Amino acid sequence: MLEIAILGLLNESPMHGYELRKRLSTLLGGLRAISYGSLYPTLRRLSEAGWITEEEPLDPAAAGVARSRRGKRVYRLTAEGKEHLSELLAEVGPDAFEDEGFGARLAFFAQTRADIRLKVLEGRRRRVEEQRDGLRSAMTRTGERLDRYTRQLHEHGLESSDREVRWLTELIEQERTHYS
Amino acid sequence: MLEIAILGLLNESPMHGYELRKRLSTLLGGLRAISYGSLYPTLRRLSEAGWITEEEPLDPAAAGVARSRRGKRVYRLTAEGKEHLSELLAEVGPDAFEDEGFGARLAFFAQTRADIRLKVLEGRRRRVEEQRDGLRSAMTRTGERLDRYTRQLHEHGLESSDREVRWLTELIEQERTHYS
DNA sequence: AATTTCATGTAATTCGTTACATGATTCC
DNA sequence: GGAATCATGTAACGAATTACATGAAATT
Repeated sequence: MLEIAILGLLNESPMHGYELRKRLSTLLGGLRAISYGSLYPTLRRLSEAGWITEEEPLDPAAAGVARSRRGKRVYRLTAEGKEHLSELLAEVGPDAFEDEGFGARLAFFAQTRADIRLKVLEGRRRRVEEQRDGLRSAMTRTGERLDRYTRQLHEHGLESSDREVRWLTELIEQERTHYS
Repeated sequence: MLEIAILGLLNESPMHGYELRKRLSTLLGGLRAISYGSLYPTLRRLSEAGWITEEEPLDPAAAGVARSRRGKRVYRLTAEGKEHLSELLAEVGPDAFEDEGFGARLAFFAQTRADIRLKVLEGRRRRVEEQRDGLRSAMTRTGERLDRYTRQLHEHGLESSDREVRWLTELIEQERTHYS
């Protein structure tokens, strides 16, 4: 997930890690920033895989003294990285329909093929429908025995999934009329 | 989180692991069951901590032959476990306001002190409000530059958090009028 | 008797966090 | 020149998953 998000952002423009992190936090929910302990090792890994390049911070020019390796490192997506990203975006496995995976996919929908977009939206809808139905049957099954709070929680969950299904249906229709 | 959920369920009635897992999946969302690779080690840990007891499956009675240790194991909450659970439910740290933590707290609200319930609800509301405001300012800040899909995602997120805030406000009011 | 479902468990791995530590730059 | 913020990194750990493996009970 981090991988797809990093590559997706770097596809829009080159950036250094710190900035990447800020963009990452506002990408979806807004809250919960990614930690450095996970960001930098991932950047290193992507770099070793050849999907991004990291620009070494320059030594202070003519000065002969060896300098610290620290400093801003600008990361860029390579051609292989671009290709890898489009493969990742096209992978419509089960995790593409989970909250996080779906959010990440949707955030880069503009860079995703139209047929894949449709598959992602439909898969997500199926998933949310299942959740809604599970909740609904849990409520009718257990019926009266549910305590006040659990019932409230279930009702709110039910309404939320209902709304999301309607939202997705709208998006799917728009996709179909505009890009089919 | 798993710990609080297991103890909470066992506080309602003794159960074996397999059943616990089924109850766990319907507890919140409905979907995404917990895996055995996480369930059984956790049960072992809780047992070693003295919070639950695991009933050894009986050897086939009089038969002298040593039997496999396999078979249904019924888990029960101990007195220490009950106490530990109420401490856990009373811990109103940051993770009590996240999606998962809040869901787990709410699921066992009936077993939670009224003043703690209020704190949890208010903390959750604050959290969701922050998220909503972050989303809102991200939308006005970036304004037109957002692509169609990101905007849709943000709008839906905004409406969802708005609804949740209203829901929480209602719950808080009910708490205040009924239990203050 | 065979198959499915119930039931328990372990080992390796994944994906992330927290806590720690350092250095560079900007602002007052 | 001191403080805050920007910027990068490592080590230890945590909480879960997947894949594997076994066995008991119920169903057909």
